[in-house]
Amino acid sequence: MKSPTQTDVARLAGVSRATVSYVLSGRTGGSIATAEDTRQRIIQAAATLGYEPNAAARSLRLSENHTIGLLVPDTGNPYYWQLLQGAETEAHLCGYDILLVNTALDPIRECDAIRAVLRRRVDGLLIILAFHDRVAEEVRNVIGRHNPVVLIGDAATIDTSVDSVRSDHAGGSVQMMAHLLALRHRRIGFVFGVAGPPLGQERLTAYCEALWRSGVQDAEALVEHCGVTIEEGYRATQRLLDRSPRPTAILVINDLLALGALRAVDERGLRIPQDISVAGFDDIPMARYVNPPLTTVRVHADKVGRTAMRMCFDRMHDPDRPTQSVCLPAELVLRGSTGPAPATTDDYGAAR
Amino acid sequence: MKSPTQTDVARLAGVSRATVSYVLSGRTGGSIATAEDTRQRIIQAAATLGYEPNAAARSLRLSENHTIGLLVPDTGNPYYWQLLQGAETEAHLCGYDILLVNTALDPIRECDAIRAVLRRRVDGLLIILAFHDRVAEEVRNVIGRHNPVVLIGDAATIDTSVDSVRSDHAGGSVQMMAHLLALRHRRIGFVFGVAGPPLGQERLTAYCEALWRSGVQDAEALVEHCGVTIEEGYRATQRLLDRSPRPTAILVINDLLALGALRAVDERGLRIPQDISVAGFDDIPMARYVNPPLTTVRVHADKVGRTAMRMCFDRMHDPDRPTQSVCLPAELVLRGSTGPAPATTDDYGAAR
DNA sequence: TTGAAAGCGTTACCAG
DNA sequence: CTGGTAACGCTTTCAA
Repeated sequence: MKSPTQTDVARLAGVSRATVSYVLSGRTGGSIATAEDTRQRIIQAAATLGYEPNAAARSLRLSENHTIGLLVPDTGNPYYWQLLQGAETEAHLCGYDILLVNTALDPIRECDAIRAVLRRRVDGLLIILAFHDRVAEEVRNVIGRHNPVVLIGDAATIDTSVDSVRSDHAGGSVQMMAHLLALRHRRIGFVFGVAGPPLGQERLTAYCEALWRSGVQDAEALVEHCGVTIEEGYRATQRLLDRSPRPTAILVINDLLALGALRAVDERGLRIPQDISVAGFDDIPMARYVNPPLTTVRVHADKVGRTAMRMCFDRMHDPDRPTQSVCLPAELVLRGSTGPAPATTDDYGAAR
Repeated sequence: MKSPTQTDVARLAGVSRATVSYVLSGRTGGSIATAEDTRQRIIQAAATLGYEPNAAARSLRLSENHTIGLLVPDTGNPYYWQLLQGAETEAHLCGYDILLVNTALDPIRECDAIRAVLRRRVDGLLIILAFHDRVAEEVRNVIGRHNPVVLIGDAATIDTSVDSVRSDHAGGSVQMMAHLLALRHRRIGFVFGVAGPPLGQERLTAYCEALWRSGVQDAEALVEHCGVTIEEGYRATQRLLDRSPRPTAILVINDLLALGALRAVDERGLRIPQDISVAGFDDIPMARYVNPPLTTVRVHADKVGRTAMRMCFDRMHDPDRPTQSVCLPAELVLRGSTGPAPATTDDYGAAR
């Protein structure tokens, strides 16, 4: 029932606890020397007892626990799993584990989560927020006192004196809009499904500006707000399709919701891309396999995760290095879900 | 830099450490009484210092850390995220956190992961394995010595004296095959993408048996083995489509790989379900949104996760209760990706 | 009602 | 080369 301790190992091997500690943590090669046969006896004893060191005791003594905290807003979105996988592989290389805390799109849980990782005294902290305005206070509190903190995505705006990683959503959006406009789309709907108001602003701004520039008044008219699930993306798209005149293209805040959009369009009997174009953001693994394959903006979620973890380790090793603020490039990925705007008889649809 | 301790709080409030402990852990209402003003002073002091109790010290003292370990083989598959979410919500209700360990489809990492959670002395352990034959030894070692262990899925076969949860894949497969056979399919391909040999056996067996019963010789002829990614499902399906005569239906081991199958079929210019039917397992959230919506077997992954976590807590509260072994029902979900076998001129295609 | 002290399992410093 | 011993931060029993 009770786990064996170093004392048990020491007793079985007939040595003192200190010697066990030395041998088991491999310090026997360096400054401390140990007789080979005692060494073997200790290792043997540890094995027969199935001894595993107690992480809590270790952490208490060394004030480090080889754990990096990762706050994630929504484990329902593939984007975050990709990011997690990136962070995980990088952490694993350095022998660190990840304490994943799902904040489940709830500002209260975001605050709780921060306190939870604080209590655990994680060696580093990667933060992705959905409600950074309401949690900013708590986050700022963590920064400076705590071990390395890396802000990921929109959370970077909370405190610019902290390391941060984000994707160039602005640039990606500009490319995407240029693509759609070049295909002669002008009535472009936007399914804007975010958890909190400040999120996804870069994408929204780029969308509006591109429309203005191409002479569209009232660029916000075709923005349909909704939540963050596929279902809500599906519904929002339905509302967009009910508009008259109907949009010739629909841009969706991310690929997950874009799946819902594809469905809504299909159920209306419209063909993609002949009758209407659909595009998303993120390039989740499913994007190129759906029907038709989804045009999207690739943001390299895994690389975001890897980079953030790398930065965290870099700061651990050199706390005084200048603040790093990385913006990873985003690129347009053209697939089958976008095509030329259909020729129509209304005020925009000049034949191409 | 250094986190404040209870001693710091005590000093600031002008009381002893013990009093701080009493007040902060809310024991002041019961057997221990405390003056209201000292109480307030302590709470105030803790707040101004931003004190958070050290989880390691707490864990060392109480030998419990309010953490449940969860071993997951592949964070790339939505099935496991759903399961995680279920486990997470249940754990959160009881004030427990989850230590997620991704074993990344690697038997060595599965062993490492088990030792990692052992070292952390988690209060309970939920295990999903991809290589239970190669890790069985390690797992059996954990059982009995350790706090509650719940085996999920195929891992349940390792040790039947331990609580376990699994889905009725056998029953689900039988329903699925009955469905396809009723649609007059006889040349049914099976994309069998699993991490290790013993996985997915129930599904394979049900598939073969159903074919035998309906008079198909050599039921394994149309089984195409592959790995666990969408890409590999896509490739395996291509190989299946190269067969001659071509299958009239393709069953895929899970919905994720079925996405790859849909793509492969589409690229051959075949219509679903008129020319060929496709079906999967799991009913991941994307399944009803792909085009066409995917016929599948719903296994309620979230419920599996919730149930496993529930069982873990139940055993914590009553270590001597009889072993529970739950098999959750699976149900056929009919959507647009399956339809009648096309009429053909060969030996099976009788007009319907 | 509050304080002093022991102990949880480690590691690391100093003597032997 | 090995063995005591203090300290990490917390809870809890026992005295005051």
